[in-house]
Formats: sequence, C-alpha cells, structure tokens
Amino acid sequence: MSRASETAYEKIRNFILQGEAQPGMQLTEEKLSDIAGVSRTPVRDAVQRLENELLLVRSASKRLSVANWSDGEIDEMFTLRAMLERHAAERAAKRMDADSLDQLREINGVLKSAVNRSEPDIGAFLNANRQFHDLILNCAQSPRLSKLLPALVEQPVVRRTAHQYSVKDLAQSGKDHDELIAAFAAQDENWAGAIMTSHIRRAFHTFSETTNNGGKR
Amino acid sequence: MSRASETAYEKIRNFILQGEAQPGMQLTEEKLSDIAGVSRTPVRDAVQRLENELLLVRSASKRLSVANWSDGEIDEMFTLRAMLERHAAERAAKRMDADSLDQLREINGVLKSAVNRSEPDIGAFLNANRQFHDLILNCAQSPRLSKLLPALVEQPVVRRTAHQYSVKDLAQSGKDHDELIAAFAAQDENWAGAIMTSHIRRAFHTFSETTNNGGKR
DNA sequence: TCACTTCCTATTGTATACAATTACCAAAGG
DNA sequence: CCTTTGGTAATTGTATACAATAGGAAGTGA
Repeated sequence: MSRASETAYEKIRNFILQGEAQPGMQLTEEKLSDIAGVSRTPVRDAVQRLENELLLVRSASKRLSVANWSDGEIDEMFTLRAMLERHAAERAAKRMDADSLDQLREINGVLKSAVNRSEPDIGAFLNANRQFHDLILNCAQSPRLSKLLPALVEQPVVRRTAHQYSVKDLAQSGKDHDELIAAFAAQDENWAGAIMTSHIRRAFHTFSETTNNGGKR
Repeated sequence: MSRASETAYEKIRNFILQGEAQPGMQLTEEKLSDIAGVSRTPVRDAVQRLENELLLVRSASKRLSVANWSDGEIDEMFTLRAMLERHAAERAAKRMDADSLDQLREINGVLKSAVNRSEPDIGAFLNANRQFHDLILNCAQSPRLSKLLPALVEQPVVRRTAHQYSVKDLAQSGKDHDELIAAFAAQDENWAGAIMTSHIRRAFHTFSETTNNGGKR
C-alpha cells in the first residue's frame, strides 16, 4: 500500500494492540491523524481496514471506538480461525512443492533457535511463527482465503499474551510445526488438517489460561 | 454508510454484476466516479469495500480491474461459503428464538410464492433467499462471521445465473429451507449444519451446470 | 424534576486541488 | 531488430477546505 496510508495503519494498529488504547475507548479521525502524523484521508483508509479486522468499530452514529471483545467472541474467533487454517493446511498439503517445504523447515529452525536459549526471544518467535503460517497460506493458493484469514489472526490477542508464553508452549509450537512439515512432505491433507486444528486449539487454550478468562469453550 | 459512499458502492457493484463490465476490464477511479456520479473520495471508499469482496482487484501498480474468476476459484469460494454457512447454521440452531423462527417461515413463504406461479419472479426469489440467509447469520450472533460471510455470498455468480435457474432448482431451495426451519425448531445443530452444507453444495452444482464449466470439483 | 426544543459545537462526509508515482511511447544507441 | 532511456500523459495518493450531520448543553414550560 501507499506510504502514508500504510504508516497510518501500522501506527494506529500499534496504538491499539500495544496497550495505549483502552478497549471501548472513543476515538476521532483527527486524533488518529495526529497519532499517525498524516492527514485524515489516509487515516480513513487505514480505519476502514481496521474496521474489517474488527479492531475498530463504529457506533450507529459513525463514532469510532476501540473494539472490546467478550470471551465468547474471542472463542468464536479461534474457532473460525481453526476452520480456515485447517482448510488452508489441507489445500497446502496437496500443492506443496519442495522449495516451500525447505523454506518451512528453515523458518521452523529459526523459530526453535529463538526458543532454545536462556532467554527466549518472543519477538523472533512470533515473527517466525507468522512467516510459517503465511507460507502455508500462500501454498494453499486461494485468494479468498488469503483475504479472510489475516483479518482473524493474532490481533486482539497479541497485547495480552506476548510476554506470557511459557517455554513449554513455545516448544510445543515447534513440535506442531514438525508434524505439519511431515504431513506436507507426505502430501497427507487429512493429517495436515488435523494437526493444524489441534495447533490452533492449543493456541486458544494457552490464551485462555494466560488471560484467566476461565478457558471455557 | 454515508449516502454518496453507499450509492457509489451500489452503482459500481451493479456495473460489475449486471454485465456492463467485462471480467479483467481495466478501470480508473475517475471513470468510476463518473459512473457513480460522485467525487473520487467516496468512490475510493466503495472501491476498498469491493476489493475486500474481491469484485475488484488491484495490480501490483495499483491499477484497478474487474475480477476474473477461474473455475477453481469459484469452486473454492463455494467450499469456503459452505464451511462458514454451516457453522452459522450450527450456531443459529443453538440460539434461535420463536420470533426468528416465525420470520424464517414467513420469508420462506414469500420465497415459495415467488416460485409457484406461471412466471417465477426471480428477483423476489433472490431477495427472499438473501433475507433468509441473513436472518440465520444474525441469529448466529457472531460479529466475525457477519463480516466474513457477506464478502463470499452471491456476487460473482449473480450475473451468470440469475435468469438461468430452473423451476426445479428453485423448488429445491424451498425444500431445503423447510428442512432448515425444522432443524432450527428442534435446535438440532448437527442437522442444521448438514442441511446447510448440502444446500450450498447444490447451489454450486446448479451454478456449474448453468455455466457449463464442467462442474468438476 | 422531567420532558422537549433549540441552538452551538464536535465529528464525520465530500469535493477539489495538488503531489507523487507509474505506464506508455518515441527516439537513440547498440 | 532489439534494448534502453528519456520525457510526457495518465493515474493514484494526500492534504485541505468546506458541507452535512449528530450530540450535547442550555433554556423553557409543564
């Protein structure tokens, strides 16, 4: 995307995710253009994107506010994400080529080395994890899916959990990826789909525990 | 949404769906603002929405063009739609109240009366059908789902099939709705989900036949 | 005190002018 | 004949001014 529009998106997004904005907080386009340092025009572009990702919501009278997720809605989000990522994994398993497999292995290596050290590097972990899932999504070769999924991934979760992962959770993620790679190598779509499903379920479980929302499904 | 922005959305959408625009055709924001009769500002809003629905696509250099779906992509769209609508039906089955049930019955009545006449009223049928599915989506009470699904429904299909439905297909749709209503009344989520899945599959099959794309899955 | 009306203000929506980017084409050089 | 390079026109991106609309506070009457 264009420069101002993109920086607006990123700055507003960080503003929301990294704690400066309270859920439910009212915002105006002008405040956001101050934050982003650009005029309202690109801000409006960014806002529309963030509305699609449901990070921002508009009241009946067009007023903007920061989304405020209920536990039930977060649960639902993980459920949908599990459905769609499973589907992506299934498609990817049928379409995976040797090059992509190698890349997956490499990314997974980075991910593990970020975890296997005295002080795990959460940033590097999250980054590699994202790359891993993005690559699978690409291999699925579905433009629709590529539009739908990113709006579901990560966002409302990052702020609350980024510094709360346990080493055990991080290690489990690496193991899941190992299994996924094996499933892709075997071109076994059912296996890949099943692993992906439980992978996301685990992510939800981790989320529920670290945020003490009861972990009910 | 706002007036100009909304009319722009509708006019451009009609322009695409009702045959004036060829798939792959290049467009400019200025042409679109001529079509819509408003300035570029609201047009850009509308374009962003239509990009999300994948009716418009942007080339690497930001040029706009009308989407051109391959058979495989349309297939994929129906698959995703089936997944999400099934999920919506399952949730709706657990949350359906007496009022909504009555409304569903009423809408279904309208739908059938649009079909059971010497000259079926396709417009009325499509309208009632849409209302039916929208109501189910509302009952599912999932903001995420309500964002994701509408971008998948109907669009790239309407133009090619609107006047091609057979009376048999239309009648089958009414029967599916009967079964869905029964499943909702019984609050049987598995039943509702199963019916919805085959309902969408049938829609895809009908689509494939009437467009002679081979109907391969 | 409560409801209702009426302003004023804050906020969003739209148009337009201008800046920046990109494509297109023609001319030059190999 | 092909490729490259420059310039120009077309197109998208951004800022700003203004219009329209919604919210809220102050005032009025019962």
